[in-house]
Amino acid sequence: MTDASSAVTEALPEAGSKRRQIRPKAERRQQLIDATIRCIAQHGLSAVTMQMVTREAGLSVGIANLHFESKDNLLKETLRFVAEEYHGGQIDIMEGGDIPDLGERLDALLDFQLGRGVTQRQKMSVWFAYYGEAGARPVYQKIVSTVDRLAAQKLEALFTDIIREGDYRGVDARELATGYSALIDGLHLGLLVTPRELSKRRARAVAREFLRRAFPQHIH
Amino acid sequence: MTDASSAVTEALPEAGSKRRQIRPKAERRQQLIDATIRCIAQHGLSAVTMQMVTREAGLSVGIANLHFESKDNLLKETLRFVAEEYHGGQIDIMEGGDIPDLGERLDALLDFQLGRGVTQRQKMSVWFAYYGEAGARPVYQKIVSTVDRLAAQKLEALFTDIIREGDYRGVDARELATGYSALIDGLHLGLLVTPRELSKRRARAVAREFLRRAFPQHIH
DNA sequence: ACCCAGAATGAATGAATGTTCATTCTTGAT
DNA sequence: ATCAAGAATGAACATTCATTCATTCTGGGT
Repeated sequence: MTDASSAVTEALPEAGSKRRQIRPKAERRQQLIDATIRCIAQHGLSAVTMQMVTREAGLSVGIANLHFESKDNLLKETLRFVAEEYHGGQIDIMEGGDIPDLGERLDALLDFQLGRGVTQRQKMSVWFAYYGEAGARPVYQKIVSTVDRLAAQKLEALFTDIIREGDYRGVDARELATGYSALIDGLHLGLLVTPRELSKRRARAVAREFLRRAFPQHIH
Repeated sequence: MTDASSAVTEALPEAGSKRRQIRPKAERRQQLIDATIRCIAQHGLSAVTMQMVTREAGLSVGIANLHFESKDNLLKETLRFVAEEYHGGQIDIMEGGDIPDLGERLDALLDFQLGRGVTQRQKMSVWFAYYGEAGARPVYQKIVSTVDRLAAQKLEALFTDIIREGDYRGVDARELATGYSALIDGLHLGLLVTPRELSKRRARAVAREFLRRAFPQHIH
């Protein structure tokens, strides 16, 4: 999934280059997915049209059906991309050979979950737009479930290690992991829907407090 | 289209009443809002059409624009109804002259938030369908914010009372209220999107554990 | 220099949807 | 019994959107 290409920065959004460009399939797909994300964030999932997406991508309408077979499929693949990006980032941190100290690893996780990258309105909007439809669309449920389950397992494993290391009593790793995940989701929701009431700073403080209450020796 | 409308008028408890009924405006409005809720839950917000809603309500297409001026307005009023129903229920419990004991009041609140009434897929689906669009629609943000703020204040007040009664140290009522609200939202999300991974029973256990950690004397 | 596989285009198409409004029907008052 | 107010209907209309496909164009291979 890691296409480290796209080093070509020749095409500026500036006008002038009306010339038709031919690029590999993978690159066009990513270009369209990125445009879809921006459109969902700005107009809402239910208002997104193919014309809107392709125009945002600077391409013609026909190309969407060339690389994705349908609008439904484009939306599905966009969800898959966002889900894998988010959960993949989490999992990388939790497996974290980079960070041997468990407390610091927790901190890094929190930074990722409530830091710049994720809490940008764009990504949050997309995330919850799909959640909103998930109740009626089993396909979305399945995509999210798949990546979600793996992340939940990693989180539980990390909590188990921390509990062992700190010799914490009366704490169930699994239950705590469920609670922490739900808390993070809820904070994202708050940041999205009532940004006036909940600042990013306060969201982090709340999550941090949750962890400190459970693992006082590891979070200070 | 379906031309079999002559004999069978299903869907309504009153069988065989093909006869046109005239009812007061308020009643028709509620009827349409209820139908909208069912449609959103079953098909997703982005798939809801006026024909779908009016058919679900057992009425004609024209009536929606008679009582609500547009589809947009119907959806807006539906959100307002669901939001007020949910937050209103919470607030009633939290103000709770009915329940003098603060611990029991907490229990009642948790029962309401994760009990039958709210966690039914129907209501949850509607709730998050709007959340998903809220990022792009300030109108939705405003409706939710308004009721949300009041509920948050009541929750903070309840927590403040509990903290005073239990003489708990190092606990900030406001921060804890934010955390608890976010946790409940996140659990709702989990119940909706990954029902396989999160049972209703476990969701309640997780929320209860959160409260117990904060107010050990009040929750047992 | 030439060629052609296939990438890219966008006008055309048909289906679906929100909204309108002329007409029909119900009900309560007279 | 009669009537008017206004609730209810649904065919018609205009618009929008996803999808198609005949055509154009590009760039790497020869």
